[in-house]
Amino acid sequence: AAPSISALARVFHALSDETRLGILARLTHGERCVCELTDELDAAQSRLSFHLKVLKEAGLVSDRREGRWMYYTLQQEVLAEAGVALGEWPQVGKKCC
Amino acid sequence: AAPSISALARVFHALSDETRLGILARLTHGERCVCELTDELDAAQSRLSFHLKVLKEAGLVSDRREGRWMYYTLQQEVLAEAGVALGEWPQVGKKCC
DNA sequence: TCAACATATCAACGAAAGTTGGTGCACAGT
DNA sequence: ACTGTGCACCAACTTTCGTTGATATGTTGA
Repeated sequence: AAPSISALARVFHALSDETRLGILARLTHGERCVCELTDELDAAQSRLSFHLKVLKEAGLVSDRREGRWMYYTLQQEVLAEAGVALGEWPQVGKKCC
Repeated sequence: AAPSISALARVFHALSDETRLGILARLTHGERCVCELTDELDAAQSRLSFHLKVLKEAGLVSDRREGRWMYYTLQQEVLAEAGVALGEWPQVGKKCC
């Protein structure tokens, strides 16, 4: 299903911050817990927690609890879907107005 | 040339607003002047001027003066480039960290 | 049960983004 | 020249975003 305009806006907003793009780049190597990300990105825990929430609400990552750790995983399909929407933008535009 | 992380963040920020997505959708039908967009989107002129500036600075539109009108044109390649970056995100991630 | 740890969440703040109404500039038609 | 129009830009304001430090929740291991 093609994403709605407002869903697209939410995804792009999630992608509009360098910290979040950094997180998504790390997640291409596979699942990461928050503590690994704080190390790799040298960022405060509450700060990452905030950004991970934004990414999660946009559907770009999913999380999984394992013991005391929360593991975050990239949702590639959502990322790809947004990419396709850009590639097919002329059709998107014609459809919606 | 593949866009940098910060250039991507800037493009995605430009794409993160529904008003701007609306503008870009209209521009798929071809060049538009500001006054046509104010009609079609029912938005104040200064508001559109603001958003068009954001889009222009991100490289997503170009403008052209003709008499008293400013015509804005969609820059599809920039849009498509951002889309490709999302499709190839795994590579982007591996490259940058 | 207690201490240590991983994480989420909250409150407070500053910074950035978006909106609105107004002003000014450039061009067109008279 | 004068007037009207299309637009950019500015100032003031409101809203949203991102950061930080503190506190709360849940989990593990002693």
